Amino acid sequence: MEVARPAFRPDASVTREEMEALQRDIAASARFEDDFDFDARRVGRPEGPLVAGVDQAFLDDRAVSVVVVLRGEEVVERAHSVSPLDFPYIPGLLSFREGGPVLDAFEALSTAPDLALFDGSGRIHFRQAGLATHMGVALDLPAVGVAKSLLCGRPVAPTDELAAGERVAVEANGRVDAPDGTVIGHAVQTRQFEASHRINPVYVSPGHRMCAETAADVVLACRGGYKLPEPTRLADAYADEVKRRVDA
DNA sequence: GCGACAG
DNA sequence: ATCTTGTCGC
Repeated sequence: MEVARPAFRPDASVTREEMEALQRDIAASARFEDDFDFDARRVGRPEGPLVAGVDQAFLDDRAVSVVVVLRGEEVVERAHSVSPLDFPYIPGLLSFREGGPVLDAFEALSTAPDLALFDGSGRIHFRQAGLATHMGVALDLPAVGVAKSLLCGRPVAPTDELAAGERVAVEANGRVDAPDGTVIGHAVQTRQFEASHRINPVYVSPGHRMCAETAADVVLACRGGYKLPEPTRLADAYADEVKRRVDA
């Protein structure tokens, strides 16, 4: 598929101030409300929408970015890109390191997914423009961020002791460029009890064309028995596979 | 100055 | 993210 808004393709050669300014523009272009044609209640079902999972693996100074497209449990297509990394990991600027390779992988995809799940944050971000937001807006695709740890914001209640399927809202705090109390995502318990020890929740936030509640619903609908929802879990495994293939 | 910090 | 075997516990 193609990049709908090339002007938003991450450019790692600009100054940090320009990167942050672009993120504010992206956040202003992002829609954190449901805006799609498919039936969200059918995500994960055999005849449901096409869901893409995105993840990266790293090899020396190169990034391996992959996209795995699923319809229910079935893998419809997989695509990847391998590219040199020119920018370091800086909390808050992740999309300027991984965004280019991600878009390259999407451009190698012949299928047009209905929505995509990214490994990282969406609206749970200092300027409400995490990787999922940046990619969602650039591709003009409904996007969801699925992070394994919390970048910013504050859960409104304790997030330990959640039962599988439960969620706790994450609100904006002083570190987020949004009014305090704005719900920017949720801590979502996709699975609980890995042989008697607790499993941490994943932090789900809308990236584009979706509200926080629906984003959490979608992640729960994509559960496959592991902590990570199937799209990103399979993307993670595929990225490792491609990485080892490229390494040799 | 101090603390916080996706992958 | 990545470097990495065996090992503790259910």
